Amino acid sequence: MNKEVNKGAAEKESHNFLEEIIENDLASGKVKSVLTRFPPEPNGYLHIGHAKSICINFGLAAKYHGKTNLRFDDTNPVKEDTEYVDSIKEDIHWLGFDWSNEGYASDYFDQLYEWAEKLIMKGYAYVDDQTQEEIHKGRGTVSVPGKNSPYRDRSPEENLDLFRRMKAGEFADGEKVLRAKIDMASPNMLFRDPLMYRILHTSHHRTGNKWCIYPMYDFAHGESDSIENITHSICTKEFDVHRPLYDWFIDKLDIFPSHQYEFARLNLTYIMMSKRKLLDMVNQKIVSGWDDPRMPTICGIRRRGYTPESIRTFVEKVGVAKRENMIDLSLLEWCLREDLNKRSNRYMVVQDPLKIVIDNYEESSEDDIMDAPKNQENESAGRRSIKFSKEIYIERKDFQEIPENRKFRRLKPGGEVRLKYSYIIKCEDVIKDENGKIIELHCSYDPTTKPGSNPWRKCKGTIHWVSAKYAKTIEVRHYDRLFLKEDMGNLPEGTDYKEFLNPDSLKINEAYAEPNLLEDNSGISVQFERDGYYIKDKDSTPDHFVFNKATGMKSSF
RNA sequence: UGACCUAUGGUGUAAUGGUAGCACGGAAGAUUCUGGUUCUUUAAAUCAAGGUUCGAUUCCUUGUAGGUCAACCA
Repeated sequence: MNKEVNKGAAEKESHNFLEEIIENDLASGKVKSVLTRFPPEPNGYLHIGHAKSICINFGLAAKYHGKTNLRFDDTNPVKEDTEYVDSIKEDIHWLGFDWSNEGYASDYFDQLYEWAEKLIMKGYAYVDDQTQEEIHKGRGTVSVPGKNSPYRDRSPEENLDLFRRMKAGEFADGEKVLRAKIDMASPNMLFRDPLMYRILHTSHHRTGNKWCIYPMYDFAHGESDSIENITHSICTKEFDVHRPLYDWFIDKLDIFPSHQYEFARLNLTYIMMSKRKLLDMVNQKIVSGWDDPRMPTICGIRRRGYTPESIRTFVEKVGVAKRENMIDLSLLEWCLREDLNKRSNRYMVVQDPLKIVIDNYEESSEDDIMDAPKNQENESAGRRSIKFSKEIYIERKDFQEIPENRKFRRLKPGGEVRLKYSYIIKCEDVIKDENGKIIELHCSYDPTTKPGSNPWRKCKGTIHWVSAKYAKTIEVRHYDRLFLKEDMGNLPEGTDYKEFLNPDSLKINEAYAEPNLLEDNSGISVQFERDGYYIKDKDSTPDHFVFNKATGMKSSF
């Protein structure tokens, strides 16, 4: 009992800073329950970086028995589309989360508009007639204070009239904007009279042509949080300079005090996670689409064979903090293997075949049938039968005429090796063509070594194989890395990302598979024994099976 | 150069004033009908300098390094 207590003390739970904040808020009574939100803009597909945000927002709320809203930040109609709304919902569900309320910033346009008028009347907002360029120049720089707009001191009545006429469509795009009246000399650039509304005569994917003025992020986000009574608005660190403004609007409007907290976004070696660049890839047809298995999108890695469990584990392992990070891709791959090890069925596939003729094996219409588990670590996965025959294929690299070192334990001239789930064979002869290339091996087999026979004879090497007679041909697609050829993370601004793409990111080859593989309906990645994890691609047809490589084994040889 | 954020093994992340822990990656070994899995062992870290303190990864000051912000994007 004492030991139990000690054990419990030793395994003290480690908290990230967000958990600490929430626990304090709950303990102090600042909030009664937790309500978070995931606020994507429907202008692209979700990627692995968003997965972190999703797991944090939904996971944190769930941990403290709270709820999470899904809210689409759809305040810019020129970029947004319903196609993205649907894909985002699908991806969140696939990751294993569900929201308690589905909302849209556009649902709140009326309320937002009303609040804008309120700020105008209180003297906190004004209509500016300056051009985009004038506004930009007037803002100053990080070291030079900005200058007040000549329109800054219009009366609330005049501003209200102008703003109503903006709404009524009396002005063209860019002719006028509504700005918050704060401080053009503020050291925080966001406080130099930020824009609240701009004129956009563009149809919106949900509100259609009802509006021709649309709120900016800063005026929509905190207010939307407040409307929904979000208690913890958790976002990435780029927004930390926005927080004072987030608070300013809430304060001036005197509405529900949502609070924003920031964490560092996910960076992964070899992976590019800029939505804009990913969109370029799709538009320029450098990839087949958002779900191309090389893409770091949720749908891309799903098609690649990643499981939602592995991604959730990954986010958990990565942790939450505010410092910049660059996670090694090997951690993601470890999370995948960890999950797949337990649940993937195993099949033998030979990708670079070397033919073997078993000289002393009698060819007959009734070949030997070998019994094998689908997954040695999980008997409930069931079993499979594998037919043996006189001619088989093995992996070319599983034979070495002159072993490279003493540790080599696969096939060599005169040596023995066990065929997985089958007989021990001995290499008797090596046949080469006129160039010296090995074209086939002649072997003998030991009939007493059939699995199940007694006694069991051990053999230090075991290799996989397929029967030449029964094997099926499949297409195998290898993606060495998800995307970049170098450890670039997010590429610097202005670089041509195409130069950095891994030219070998996609290799296709034919392979021989045991027939059972084609009948596997587990729907999750399958292990090609000794090689890695693969999943059947949607491009497969009844007579042409395509497999994508999810990830390799821990080490290959 | 202004404001804000950050700094712990190779990479992440704990320790909030009291033994620097965990994971991935690395190395070594055991088990194994997958050179996988599993198990064991192991090397490796507090940005720097001051200060407060009996005691500092933790608090303060200064510096250094990195990140974010000057879109009618979010």
